[in-house]
Amino acid sequence: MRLHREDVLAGALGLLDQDGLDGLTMRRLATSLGVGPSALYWHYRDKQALLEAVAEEVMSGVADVDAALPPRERTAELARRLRLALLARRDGARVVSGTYVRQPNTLRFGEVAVRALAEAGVPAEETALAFFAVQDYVLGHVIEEQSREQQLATTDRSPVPDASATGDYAAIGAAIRHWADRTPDDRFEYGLRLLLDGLDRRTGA
Amino acid sequence: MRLHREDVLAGALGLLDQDGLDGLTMRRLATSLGVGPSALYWHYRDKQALLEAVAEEVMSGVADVDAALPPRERTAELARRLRLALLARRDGARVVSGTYVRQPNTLRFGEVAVRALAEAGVPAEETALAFFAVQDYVLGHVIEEQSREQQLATTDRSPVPDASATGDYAAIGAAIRHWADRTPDDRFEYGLRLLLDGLDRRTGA
DNA sequence: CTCCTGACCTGAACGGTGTTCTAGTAGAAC
DNA sequence: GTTCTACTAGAACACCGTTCAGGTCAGGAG
Repeated sequence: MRLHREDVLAGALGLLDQDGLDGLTMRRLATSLGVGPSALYWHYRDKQALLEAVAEEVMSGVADVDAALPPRERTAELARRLRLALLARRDGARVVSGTYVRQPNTLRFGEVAVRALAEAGVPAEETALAFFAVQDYVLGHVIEEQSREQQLATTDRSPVPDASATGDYAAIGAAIRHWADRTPDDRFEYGLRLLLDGLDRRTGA
Repeated sequence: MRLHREDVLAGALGLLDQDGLDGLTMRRLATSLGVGPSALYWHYRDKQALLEAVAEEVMSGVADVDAALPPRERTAELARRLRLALLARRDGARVVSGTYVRQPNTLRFGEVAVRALAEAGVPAEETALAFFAVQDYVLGHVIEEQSREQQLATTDRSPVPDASATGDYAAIGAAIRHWADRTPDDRFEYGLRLLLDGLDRRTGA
């Protein structure tokens, strides 16, 4: 029962979901595949290469957005699909943020997004700027979201500063309490809307 | 010549600048301080605790923005100061994104930013949402910016897809070429402006 | 001047990590 | 049935974070 490249990739994804990025080690992956660690290096040059493949896999299907949607809504949908894809796997955001991928899923996502922005009326010189602005926001947001998730799973303390954070920090304390009432989806949508509304101003909408 | 807590922190910052986050190991830090690795554990419970102190140090001074600035411009300035603080140290963004800090510099930054947003007319229930939207954008943006920096320093290939990326990826290829003409500051300002413009719409400006 | 107490450090060890190397084995193609 | 390629084993290297039992040394108390 020899391994193929895809088997290693599938095993890596499984181990990622189970134990997180820190638990995804070459040795444990090898063990879970019933093989020695060095066997993996025949299939992937090194761990970095494997992680890039994982990142590319995480991005699969993200670009498959309904082309019939009006361009502004299509852009929003792409951002949402990116977030969901990152959330779908443990530490998904950290994985793709760390790697620099030039592969079909990743490139196609950029292509589709840039086209949507152009159709929405963003000048050609600005489409990449707008694309990265949205992508950077999504990445940053999900990194923080997943970082909180893991913090909450590990330690007992709530990641939200306790109510006693008054005094010098009255404003942030009160603000966070409102923030804690929102769903994660709401929080994401808020920033996304800010970006899209800002974009409207540059497209004369 | 015994060590103090601050000496360890200073050494960690120096090593971070020199070798990056991956080069910042307890053993190398100990060596650079002329001490055994276990000595560090008297000053910090574990590496994570040390990294939180590093993160808090990176955030020092970020909140010191001119209070006389009108609130919208003050918000923008806070975002810029955050970016510059992260850029000031190698892998600065990854360091603070990984840690969850409840310490003066970090809390004060939140406090000052939330106050600026409230003064700008953002409803009280939304100030934290807006704050995190901006912060997540800055973090994501600088993570990517520094990740490209390091990619460029390590490998010879340019991180920008070469011009041959036409065909199926014509739009993203052309867009990236425009993007490559802008300075890093320009790129950051673009997304920041989108967010602030979007915010204007919610403050009736 | 002695003693003691706490701060601070050593040195060795444990169990883990990514990666490389040489030597091999199994499966398909001719 | 042999040969060639694809693939793996096993040991080794140089690191990593962390722990632990035991030392050293400064400074205050008596």
